[in-house]
Amino acid sequence: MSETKDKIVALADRLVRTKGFNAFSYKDISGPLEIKNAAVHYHFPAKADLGVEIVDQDVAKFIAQTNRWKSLPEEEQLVKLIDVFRRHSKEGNICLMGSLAPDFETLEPAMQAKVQEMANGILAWLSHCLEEGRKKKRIHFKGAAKTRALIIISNLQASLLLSRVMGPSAFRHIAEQLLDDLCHK
Amino acid sequence: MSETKDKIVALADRLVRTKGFNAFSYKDISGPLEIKNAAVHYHFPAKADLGVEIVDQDVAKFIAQTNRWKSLPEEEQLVKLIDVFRRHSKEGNICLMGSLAPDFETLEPAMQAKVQEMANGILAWLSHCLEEGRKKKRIHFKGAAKTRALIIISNLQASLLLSRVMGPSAFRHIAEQLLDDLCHK
DNA sequence: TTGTTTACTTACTACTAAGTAAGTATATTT
DNA sequence: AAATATACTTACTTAGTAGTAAGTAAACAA
Repeated sequence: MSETKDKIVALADRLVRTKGFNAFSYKDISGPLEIKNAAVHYHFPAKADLGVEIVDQDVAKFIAQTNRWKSLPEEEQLVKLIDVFRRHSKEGNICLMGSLAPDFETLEPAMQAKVQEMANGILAWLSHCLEEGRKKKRIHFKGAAKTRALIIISNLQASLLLSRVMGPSAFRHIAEQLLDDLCHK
Repeated sequence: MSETKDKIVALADRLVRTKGFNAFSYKDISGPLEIKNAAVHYHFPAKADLGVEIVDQDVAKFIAQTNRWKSLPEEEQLVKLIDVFRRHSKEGNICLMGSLAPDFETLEPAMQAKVQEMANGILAWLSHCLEEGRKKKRIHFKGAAKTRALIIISNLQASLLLSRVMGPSAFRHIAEQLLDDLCHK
């Protein structure tokens, strides 16, 4: 991928997380990168093409990260996951899911499919992590692993949203209590 | 308030929840209501005025509802709160907070303040409900009531978002497990 | 050397957005 | 009956938006 194309995706990723997919325009990209509007269209003919690329790169990054954690004990993998969200919180970013889900119905089918793919991927990984952790008595929770995974993901996602409105302490409190609930039965 | 003004706010409320505040336009209102664009501007000169009214009405509705629940046992008040979200889930709506939080930084200061007011109001009510419920040994949880309230709100909010992407079962599973966690220790 | 591809720019189109100024019909007040 | 307020419409401006057609400079390939 060319240097410019990389820069476009990186900036667009940040714009999606800070302003929302429908709220940023190609001008928000061409301006700071000091290229013309048409140059963005050269790399990504339609905005949905850019959106798909953003989600694809995010999914790829998630898979790469979780693969690196594979040999860690499950509760530490959980801490790593929360750390990813903590970093976003510090940068004032919300997560991609939290940004794209509200606008879901306004997205093109190709993007909708990508977002669903991302959601199912994260859910599958976390379910498996929780299940294994419970087997080894390292993680403790009631109910189905998939439901618990859903709850944790929704907590992390919404905590970034709430931090926007209520300040960064919202994320800290939620993250701390979440780990306490799961690890110190 | 005039009939038209009421209709505008009701439709705009639905549009915020389905498309997002920045993604709907005055045309989405004037079209279905069969009035002109300028008629909407007559009632709400700027879009932020309409946004403030939507949040105000939602806050008023929340206060009215919680007041009606006052004499109920705390765990039943909790069920009522979850039922409000369940109704939204069934109508394909997300909650106002879930819709406005991602766009928070693009909102006018007056609207930002209203959204913060709403968030703090809901948090205060739920904290108090949990605290009282714990005192009476009707609700069981670890940690500070305010943190637990934050977790529950973030769960309900995000469960509506996730339901968009993953289907309505996401909400059902989360709501069920949430109540089980709190009420059947 | 000529042709082709890459990575753009210039200069536009078509459309949509929020917002406004001025006019009008109807109801209400004085 | 005259003045005023209410609830609009007509017709418009300004400022974006995504997207495109055609041209260009530089690198690369045959």
